[in-house]
Amino acid sequence: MKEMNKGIKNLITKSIDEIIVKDSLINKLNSGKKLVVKLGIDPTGSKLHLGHVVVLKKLKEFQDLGHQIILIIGDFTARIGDPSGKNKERKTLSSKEIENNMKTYKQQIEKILDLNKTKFVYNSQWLAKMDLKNIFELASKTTFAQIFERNDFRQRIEEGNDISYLETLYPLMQGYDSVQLKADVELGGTDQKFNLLMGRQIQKRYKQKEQDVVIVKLLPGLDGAKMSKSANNFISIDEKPFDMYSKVMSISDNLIPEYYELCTNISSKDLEKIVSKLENEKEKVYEIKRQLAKEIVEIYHGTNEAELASNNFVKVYKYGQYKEAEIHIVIKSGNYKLREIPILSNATTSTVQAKKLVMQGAVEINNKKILDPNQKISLKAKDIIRIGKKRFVKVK
RNA sequence: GCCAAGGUGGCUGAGUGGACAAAAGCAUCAGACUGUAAAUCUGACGGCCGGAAGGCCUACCUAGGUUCGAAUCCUGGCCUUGGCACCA
Repeated sequence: MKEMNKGIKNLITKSIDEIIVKDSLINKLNSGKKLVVKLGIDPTGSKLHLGHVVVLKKLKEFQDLGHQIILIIGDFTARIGDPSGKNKERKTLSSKEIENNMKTYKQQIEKILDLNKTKFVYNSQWLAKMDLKNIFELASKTTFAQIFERNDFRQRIEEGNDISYLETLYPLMQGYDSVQLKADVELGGTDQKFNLLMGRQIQKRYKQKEQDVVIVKLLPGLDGAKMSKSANNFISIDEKPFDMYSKVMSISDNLIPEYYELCTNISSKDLEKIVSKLENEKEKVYEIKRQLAKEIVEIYHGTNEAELASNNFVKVYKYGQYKEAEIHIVIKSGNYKLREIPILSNATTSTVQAKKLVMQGAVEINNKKILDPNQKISLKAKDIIRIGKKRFVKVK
């Protein structure tokens, strides 16, 4: 085999779960042809978190090698919505909402991709024009059995949940997008594997060359479970430096290698070193984790901010000192009963809970724990209150 | 459409007339120990009053009813699941 370009090697190994078909992709990459690389995105306007970034960074690598990135916006499906799966509540979006969402989306991905070299395409462009005849044609390109082989469908059937007919059409539409773009490569997370492969099949049936599929690993959430908004176990990319740093520090130790691989620019060689260190020199774990946190913050906020976050982290958690940056909320100076403090600080909404928090020793004022919920205190400007481990309140 | 089963706190799930603000587990929050990790231990976990003992209010899909008393029994409604029937 030919000597492989370093960029290409990185592209096909780092953060990769699977590439289908690998050799085909390598050939394409070596052919010198400008490839059309596709990623589908939902225009629901959610904040991007580090999990999204994994695939975006992979796109960036393609971009740096001179290939054409196309982000395909699923506005058509978003406008139609889907009544099924009530627990999921997929609500329909107006085109105006979609426009706004895309604006915030672009602001976020600007941190990763070069927008001047990135194309945005709305799939309503062709999907909205399809008539029944086209839809039948598309639907004839796959079989019932294939669609229902899909894991999450099968699971939902087994669990007795309902699946709307429309949902079964989504993979087809996604595949058809690839046809329209004549995509050479499509990216996605492991959860997208089925849809990505469907794209290949549909392209083939439409007499096109099949796209290769690059499946990146899924970044686990802070607690090791699946990253999701509802579990609140993610790090969004516009997180403040200190918060970002702290969140990384709170991941389980065994997630360190994955976070290193998926969230930083580390080389595979260095990654190996870190893995072996983690295994053989347990006393270095803390150090390694702090390095990881710093590297991640650096990507989004620069070296200075990362350094600062790192220092503040020690100050706050080791020595109990506070900085402006860590203050979550400000309350007015004056006289209070201690039990009022947790409520004013948004730690809870219930007076009973607030009282209990105090009695359990969760409230510290200027580093002094006070346990009596009925004790009167007078707060002066610049007093610092800490509630639990993570909540800091300043008095103004 | 018919028949059957079922709907309980953030989730899973027990409870089938009073001892139920509702077992247990998970999740969450707080404390101890630590490295804001993991593991472990302790406590809290509907709201409100109270230092506490205790009390009050609102709650087991929904609207009524029976009863001294209902998450539990009855009736209507809504929803879910399974089976049957239907399927040009």
